Amino acid sequence: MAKQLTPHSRVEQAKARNDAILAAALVEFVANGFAATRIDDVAKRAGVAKGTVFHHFTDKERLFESMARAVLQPWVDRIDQLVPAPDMLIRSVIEAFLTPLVEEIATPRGDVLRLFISEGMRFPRLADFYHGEILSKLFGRLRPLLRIAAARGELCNPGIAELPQLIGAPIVVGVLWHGLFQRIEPLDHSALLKVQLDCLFVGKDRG
Amino acid sequence: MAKQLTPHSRVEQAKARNDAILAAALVEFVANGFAATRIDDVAKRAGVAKGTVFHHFTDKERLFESMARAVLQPWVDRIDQLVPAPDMLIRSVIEAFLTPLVEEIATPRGDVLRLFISEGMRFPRLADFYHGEILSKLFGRLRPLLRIAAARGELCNPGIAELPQLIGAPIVVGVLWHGLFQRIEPLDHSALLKVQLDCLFVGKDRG
Amino acid sequence: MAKQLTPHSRVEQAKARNDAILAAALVEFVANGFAATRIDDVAKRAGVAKGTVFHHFTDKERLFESMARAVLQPWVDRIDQLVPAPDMLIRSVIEAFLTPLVEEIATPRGDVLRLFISEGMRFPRLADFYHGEILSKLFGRLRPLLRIAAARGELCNPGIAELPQLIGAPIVVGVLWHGLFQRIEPLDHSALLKVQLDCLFVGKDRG
Amino acid sequence: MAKQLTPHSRVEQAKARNDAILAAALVEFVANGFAATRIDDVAKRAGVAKGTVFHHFTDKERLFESMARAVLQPWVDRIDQLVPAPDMLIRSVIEAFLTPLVEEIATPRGDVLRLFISEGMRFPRLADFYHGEILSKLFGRLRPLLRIAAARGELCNPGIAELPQLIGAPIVVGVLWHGLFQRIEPLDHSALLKVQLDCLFVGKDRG
DNA sequence: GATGAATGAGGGTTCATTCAT
DNA sequence: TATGAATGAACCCTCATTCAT
Repeated sequence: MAKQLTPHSRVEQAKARNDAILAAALVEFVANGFAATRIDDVAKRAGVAKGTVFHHFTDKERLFESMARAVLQPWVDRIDQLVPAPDMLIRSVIEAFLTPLVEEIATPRGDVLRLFISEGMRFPRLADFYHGEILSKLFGRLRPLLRIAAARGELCNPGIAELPQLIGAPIVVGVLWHGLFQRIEPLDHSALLKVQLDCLFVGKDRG
Repeated sequence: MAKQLTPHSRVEQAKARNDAILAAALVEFVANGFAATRIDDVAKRAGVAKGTVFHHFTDKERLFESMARAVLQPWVDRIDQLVPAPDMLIRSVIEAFLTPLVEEIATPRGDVLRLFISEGMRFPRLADFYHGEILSKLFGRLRPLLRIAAARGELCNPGIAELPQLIGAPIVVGVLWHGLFQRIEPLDHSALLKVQLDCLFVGKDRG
Repeated sequence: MAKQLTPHSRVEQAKARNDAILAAALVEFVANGFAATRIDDVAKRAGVAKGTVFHHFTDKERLFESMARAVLQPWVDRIDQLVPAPDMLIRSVIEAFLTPLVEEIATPRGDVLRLFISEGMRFPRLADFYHGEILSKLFGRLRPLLRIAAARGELCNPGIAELPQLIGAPIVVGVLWHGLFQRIEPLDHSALLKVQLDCLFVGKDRG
Repeated sequence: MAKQLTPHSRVEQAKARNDAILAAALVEFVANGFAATRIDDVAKRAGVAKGTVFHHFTDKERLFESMARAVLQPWVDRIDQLVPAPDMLIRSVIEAFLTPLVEEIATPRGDVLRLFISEGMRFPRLADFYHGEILSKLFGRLRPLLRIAAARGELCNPGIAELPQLIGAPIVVGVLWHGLFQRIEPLDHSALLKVQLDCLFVGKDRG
């Protein structure tokens, strides 16, 4: 009865807290890295007590991984957009997929990607998840696309079809450059993507 | 004469210890990252007392940076080999430079590179050094080479000349892939380099 | 009901621990001085873990200052007794105030005073507190008293009214002497106080 | 022969170094106190190597004590000036002795005195020396003087003759006040001395 | 479940002291 | 005797984790 008066049920409250903790963890981990992030700060930012964090997540590592999964989920969903359209150049499909990513390099999303690159080496399980849930799915979509492109003669080099890493290279390079050197020597991420795609795919005049 | 009998003078011993500490630091930092590396372990590995580490390096950060500089020096030296040869394709000059790097991806040198990528974000001074001593020199050599290549019509796209990052992309992507996913899905680093160069430079038949 | 059964609530326990730490800190700081006191020993004496000390006090300095304030508080309260009584000689009022202090020179309270004199120079904030909370209040009471005494002709020299330090001098000298030389050459603190007051105030026969 | 060319013999050099170390120690100990003073800084200030300090003084405590003795020596010598002059008031003799001390309260000499008061409690041997070499000699001179004064009727109270601490009180109080509170509430040290002497000795008109 | 006081192992850093040169 | 590199015990402080309320 009293429960009706509260806008959220207990489960809903728990879910809300869980999300708040994950969101706070994201900010703190991005800002400080795994080792330098204090659970205390995450709790404070989430507006809960320190102990509550441990009620929701076994330990610091699990919190990190849970946060990672939560953050990466939207990207997983976007991968499904990568489908060949009969009337489109494969390059255009891919470019349409990558362009928003490039624009996010300088946003918090880019920070997250940098974080995973930085910490991934020390979190095999995170790398597993990252590979299993993102890359293998992404490459599972890319490879057929690239094979079609190869068949259509859109590729400069047939080897590209088996090396989808080359498609993502401008994103990876851009993300790292931004994190390490942007303040010293800015890089035009869009140009980087465009030139790379120009090189991987044959020009329009040839197509 | 007595001095001849002792293999090392005091300063030489100090230098030797300094090197031992740097070498030990390299191993430990690569294995554990900055935060999780204990000075105690570095000291033990170097065969000195903990205090000795602080006698040689102000604090943990300085030790890390000194180690970084020491390790990167050989690479700095190698950059000078990047000179155009009148009778060689620019691609060949660049490929000759990059191929050894690719082969080092799976060696301790690669570990170091991964370490710098991981920790560089939290060590602006390290990034400064890395950019100032390595990248700006490397790009300072690459850009003229690429402009020559552009003039000779060796480039697929003239924009490459202003984006030397695309030349290094296979190394960067390879290093990261190795650190994150090699055990899950191996990547043929040589092929990655070859295909990328095939795409950036026009084929022989065209040249 | 259950709450009634437990003698201490959580906050009460925390308060009790806080007090225990302050009491332990007092003993240790008095015995060893600031620099030579180990937080570990304070914790042990207080019956808590080392971390608990830092849970209650930011750092060693704050612990010292908090202890100082806690210990000095009773003295602050006593100052209010320093009020003129119409039918009493000012000297008697002051003597009644100082005599208990003299008797405490050889007790832990005296140790604390010695400690503050020793460490005050290196703790400006402690000196500030000591001056602001104790001396300025004490002198604020003493000066009117002494002016009344001057008006009544009780003072040997009117200048005393503006130098209340002379009233406290026997205490200060006694405290220092006790700490430094008592074992070598004992000093009769009561006599010191009496003779000083005899000299500052005119004799009864004269009054 | 070559020795003739050097201006100082070996012993003289050693003496010079010894003095340099003592002088440096004085400055550092006064500035930082015993615990916070680093032998390294003393050595640097003295222009010698750290090891040299330990060649001249067994350990840090001995260095402190040696410095103390060296610094106090001039004061010991001054005590001999305290002799009764037939045609002078005892008060004048004493005042002539104390006035220069009062004027030194705000000088490095005063810092030294403060240092000894601060650290004396933790250095029984220093207190011993201070008492044996300074105070007992000083009081040995003062007491006869005061007895003469008592016999001459110069004293307000015969008890003063057995409490020479009251003579020194303005100095002690002044030194402490300066160290602890001068910046908060300045004290007129000369006035303090004058009023105290005015109170201890009978006025001129009576004498 | 939520809380936050308590824990205590851990690690960076300091510095008096030693000793080979 | 002078040097200063090396030592290592000591100690402050951090912070993930626990658990009584």
